Amino acid sequence: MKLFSEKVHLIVKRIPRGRVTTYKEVARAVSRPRAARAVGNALNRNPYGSKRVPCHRVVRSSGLAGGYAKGVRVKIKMLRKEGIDIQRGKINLKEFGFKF
DNA sequence: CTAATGACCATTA
DNA sequence: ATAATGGCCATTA
Repeated sequence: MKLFSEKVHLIVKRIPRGRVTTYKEVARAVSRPRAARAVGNALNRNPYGSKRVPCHRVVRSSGLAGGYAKGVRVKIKMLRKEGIDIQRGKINLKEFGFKF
């Protein structure tokens, strides 16, 4: 575990099904509390694929879905399939948010 | 080395 | 409520 991106991938693997966390929370978890933007970058070019690193479970602090390499539509669809409720494009972090 | 690039964030208008 | 703004930071060209 050396590179920033590697740490990010390992951390994101811990997010359980049916829960989400934020880019900011991930940044905190890897001891780079102000690197939320860099977290997004790391996930964008993740070499593993959505199967092994569930990057669709990482959303914005505002509750908006945020981006996804394969398109936000797909991301939202996957989250809904896990039982996460999304109204007007927003997720209730109080209800579905996961803290490390 | 510098400059540009984003799956971001918080504040301000 | 939306839009612009300045800040942030790992990675890449």
